Amino acid sequence: MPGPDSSTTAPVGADRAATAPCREVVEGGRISHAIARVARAHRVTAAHLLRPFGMYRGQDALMTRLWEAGPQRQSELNKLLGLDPSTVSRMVQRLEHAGFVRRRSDPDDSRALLVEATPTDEALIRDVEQARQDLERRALAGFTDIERSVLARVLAHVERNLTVD
Amino acid sequence: MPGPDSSTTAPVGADRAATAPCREVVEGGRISHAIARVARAHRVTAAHLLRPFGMYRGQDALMTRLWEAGPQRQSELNKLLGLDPSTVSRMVQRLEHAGFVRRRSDPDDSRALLVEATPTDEALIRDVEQARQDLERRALAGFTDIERSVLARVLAHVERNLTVD
DNA sequence: GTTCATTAATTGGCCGACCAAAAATCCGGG
DNA sequence: CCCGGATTTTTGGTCGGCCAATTAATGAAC
Repeated sequence: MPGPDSSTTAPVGADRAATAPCREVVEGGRISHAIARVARAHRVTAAHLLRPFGMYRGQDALMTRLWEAGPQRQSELNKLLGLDPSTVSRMVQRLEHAGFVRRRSDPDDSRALLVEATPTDEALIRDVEQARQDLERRALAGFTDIERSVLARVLAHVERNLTVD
Repeated sequence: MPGPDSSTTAPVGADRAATAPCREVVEGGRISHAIARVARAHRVTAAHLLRPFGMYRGQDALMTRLWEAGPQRQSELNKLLGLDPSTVSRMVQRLEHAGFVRRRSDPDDSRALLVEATPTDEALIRDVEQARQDLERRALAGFTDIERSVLARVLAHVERNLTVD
């Protein structure tokens, strides 16, 4: 429920309910702000859905990959997820500590590590997949199929615009 | 290396080929993934644009608000930015340490702190504003005005979907 | 005036994510 | 065989961000 902006020249008018996610004021960029807000909402919701399984936001994608495609190199994972190697390194460390994965040296290349999911209850796998689908469904509620594909296309476009290369 | 096609014309679904990393595999959710990727690209670009000014991603919005609306309570700022109080608290601490803001107790309520921008070179303010606009322009490159407003509306919709709370 | 719920801010803990630098290994050329 | 470049991963540092618990001050009800 966005509200009135109350943006004039009042240095302190703290009385007005500014529960509103700002307007042009804070936003040189409404789209920038919109992206940030959507990302945040998405993040929070994902965290909420994954918490019951003891997983953190982002770990679900990694685990899903391992469950579906078997042991992977970390380098494979960070390419796949588009993350920094150091990010994946620590993420995997945490997952290992939490008992979700195991690591062993790649026999073909002792620099590399193979990451594999530990034997996991099928129910957990299904539940996590369910959570991922829930998130998707919620994000897309109220959009027609056509709108959804347009949205996907538009987001990809924005991403391309912003990808420095 | 995964060929970012670079076609400026909207290529409708024809790109079954491996675009970037991942596919449905890693993706229970293509939109979830798209959101995450856009957010990341946006983050990286913002960081890149702000670095020359010694600012970090997110600080620009806060500073812009202070520059435009004068001293603010922290509580005002986190409502405005939609962030957790603790996040703003530490962000302001860093900004204070970096010399961008000053804090003083609110005379009307000694629990609260008033945050104000330190005297800032007009040039810096303009440069930061410029950076914000650059980011916006880049994100929206190739979209018509109508498409832009549609995008804003759609993102707001997705955000609402996800902020059920 | 005392009490209690509320609100403002902070701290500790943890995760995601980046960069930069470093260690270990692999690999191709001289 | 040896060396330098490339690859894989880790660690240290710093931010953004959340939650939970805490401290301090406000304010309203008793």
